[in-house]
Amino acid sequence: MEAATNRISKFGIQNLTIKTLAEDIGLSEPALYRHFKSKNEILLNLLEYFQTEMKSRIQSIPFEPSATEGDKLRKIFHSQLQTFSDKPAIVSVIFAESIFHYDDRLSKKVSEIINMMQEFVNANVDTGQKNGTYKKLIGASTITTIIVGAMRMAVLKWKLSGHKSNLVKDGKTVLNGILKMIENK
Amino acid sequence: MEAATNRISKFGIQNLTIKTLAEDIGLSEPALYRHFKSKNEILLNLLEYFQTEMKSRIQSIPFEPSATEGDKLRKIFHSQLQTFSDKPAIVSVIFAESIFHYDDRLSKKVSEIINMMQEFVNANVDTGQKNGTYKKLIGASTITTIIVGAMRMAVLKWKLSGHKSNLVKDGKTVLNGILKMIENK
DNA sequence: TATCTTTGTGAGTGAATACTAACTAATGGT
DNA sequence: ACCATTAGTTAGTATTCACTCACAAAGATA
Repeated sequence: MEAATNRISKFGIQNLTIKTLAEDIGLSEPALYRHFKSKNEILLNLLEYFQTEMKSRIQSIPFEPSATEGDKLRKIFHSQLQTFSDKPAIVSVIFAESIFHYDDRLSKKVSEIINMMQEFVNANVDTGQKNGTYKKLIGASTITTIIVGAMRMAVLKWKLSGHKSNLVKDGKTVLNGILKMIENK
Repeated sequence: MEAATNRISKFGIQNLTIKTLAEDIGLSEPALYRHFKSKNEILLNLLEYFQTEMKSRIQSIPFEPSATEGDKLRKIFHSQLQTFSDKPAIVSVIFAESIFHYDDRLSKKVSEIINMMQEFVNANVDTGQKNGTYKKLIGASTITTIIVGAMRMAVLKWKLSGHKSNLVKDGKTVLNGILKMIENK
């Protein structure tokens, strides 16, 4: 999983082949097939590896007792963007719906990961609206779409800049913009 | 261009090969090479074809004299989402940065198209903020990122639903949500 | 009619790439 | 020490795909 991550981070997902992966690990191609029954199986494992990492990382973020829902959201996305910045492979794989379109299990897994992220945000927005820190002008699910969409857009811009722009900083600006509009103060 | 569009709409971009395309047109493979020097050349032409269509369609949308900036934005996105809904191929190609990553000219063209859309939105937000129909709480470029990102998210959800959900309706809900937050009334 | 240009074809090449067959070396339990 | 299981190797196969070669028909022009 780590070799695959590094290969993708450096040369893109198109360059992850059984051959390059085996070389990176220092094994022959058939050796990989002792452990995975197909390349898709490897990709599926990789997605699960990222999903598990993301879930446990986000769930173990410590919040101060005084933290508002907005503060929590800021912390969650800060951690998320910092991780993307460090390991661009995650983005290459998670944002690759168009590549995985041909395989049912892979595209379902990608949807699952996107949904997971959405649920974190949706729960946050819901709580915030209920305890009065967020405005109730718009439904929680719409706000969730806006937040997740805007953050993905920030990531896309970073990708298109060739990872040159500052993802953490730009993402923060966007999130703060949204929070400025929905937070009661 | 039309054959390619239909092929992609029906079977996805992975299924657009010189062979399938030649078959659809009713020509042999070498015949295609009389007109395009490579497959990437075809894809580049396709992107340009979509770009031209988008630009002229958006620029010729009629606005009532009484239309606010919000009304204009609603009309622009309505037209855009309706077009995507009718020809899913456009989305497959324009949202395929991850696939075109390997080719400089293709990925530049995709960036160009995304930038074009952003400029339409940015100009709208800018005007709206200057003439007081939009709030000035957040910078125009941040609002633009939020709007374009949220709309792309709506499109992504539609794609992941297998084009089953109602893109025009769901996109409208999201846009109205954002406008509710930024419009002065 | 003669000839040049454009547009087409059948048959094939070369490279990439996922995957396999047949065999071998290492490991660990009894 | 024996042997079953696990993990590895070399040398392939099969397929897909973009692209090319040598040649032919059709169209335009003189």
